[in-house]
Amino acid sequence: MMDKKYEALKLDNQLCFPLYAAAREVVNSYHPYLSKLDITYTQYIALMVMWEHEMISAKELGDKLHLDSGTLTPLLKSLEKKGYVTRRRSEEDERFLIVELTDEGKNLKDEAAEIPMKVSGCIKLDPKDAADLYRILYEILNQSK
Amino acid sequence: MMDKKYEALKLDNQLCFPLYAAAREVVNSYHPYLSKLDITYTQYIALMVMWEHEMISAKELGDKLHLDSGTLTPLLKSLEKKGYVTRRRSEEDERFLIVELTDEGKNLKDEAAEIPMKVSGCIKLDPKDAADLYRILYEILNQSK
DNA sequence: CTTGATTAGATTGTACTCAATTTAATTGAG
DNA sequence: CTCAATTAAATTGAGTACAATCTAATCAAG
Repeated sequence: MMDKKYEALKLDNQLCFPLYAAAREVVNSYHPYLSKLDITYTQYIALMVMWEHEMISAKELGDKLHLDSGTLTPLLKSLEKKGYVTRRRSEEDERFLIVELTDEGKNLKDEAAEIPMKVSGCIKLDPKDAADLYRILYEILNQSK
Repeated sequence: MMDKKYEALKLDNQLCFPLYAAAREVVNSYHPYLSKLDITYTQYIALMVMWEHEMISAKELGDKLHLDSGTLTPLLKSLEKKGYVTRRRSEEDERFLIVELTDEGKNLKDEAAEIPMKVSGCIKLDPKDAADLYRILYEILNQSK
């Protein structure tokens, strides 16, 4: 009865699966708060970067979010349509798309300010576990680039 | 200069963002191996459940994978088209869809057996960190159900 | 037995994710 | 200078995800 060969193929023995499932659960826990602002989670993290920068190239935004133009192009067009950002080409190098927050986009920051607290109220983690999780996740992220 | 209010809105201070980004990176690291078998990651974890069960209802499969019928219906049709599973209604309760592995689906298990090892070779984690990560992720998953 | 509630799955619509390709701008080796 | 290589975005296509709605089967209270 030698099936050691298949042990690693069991869902419960995988590290990737709980990572994948937990990420979806946690992202989903933002939904009630984000839908009030009529934005999705991906739009929210893009705005989060913008609230720190106000002006950024699509390239740099993609680097920070680990997303490519296939995801960002429609997402930024959507944020533009909602009136939160403007899109224009850089004058120095026309390959670059410059994304800039509008006043409306800046104002959204206030409405979003309470979201992290509200969400962290949904997911109760021991502070030590939260710190470990943070560190390990960034270890993974730093390896794959 | 009181902007403590916005501290939690910084990408670097979020726990959700690295979780979301790392999950995508790790899922993606399966791609080279899965594309050889012509399956996606979601199809792979569905098959992983099937390799442990051979016959299961779509409902139970969805519970295990944390996926609903909107995702599973097209996915199972696709696996059926590839010849790895069959789909039929339960005779006892026709609301249930019974998914069953075909011989071809069972054979795929052998080809997939090396994947976990190959992928874990890509992501080097301290064993203690891997164990902690596993435990913390399941803590999150168990909270949100 | 009957009908209202519940349940499983399918469907629809929106949005994301990523591989692969295309287009246009810039760079750099010779 | 010039043209081949590189780079940033956009586009295309396949496959998720998930909310919301719909259909059909089963259950359960009266």
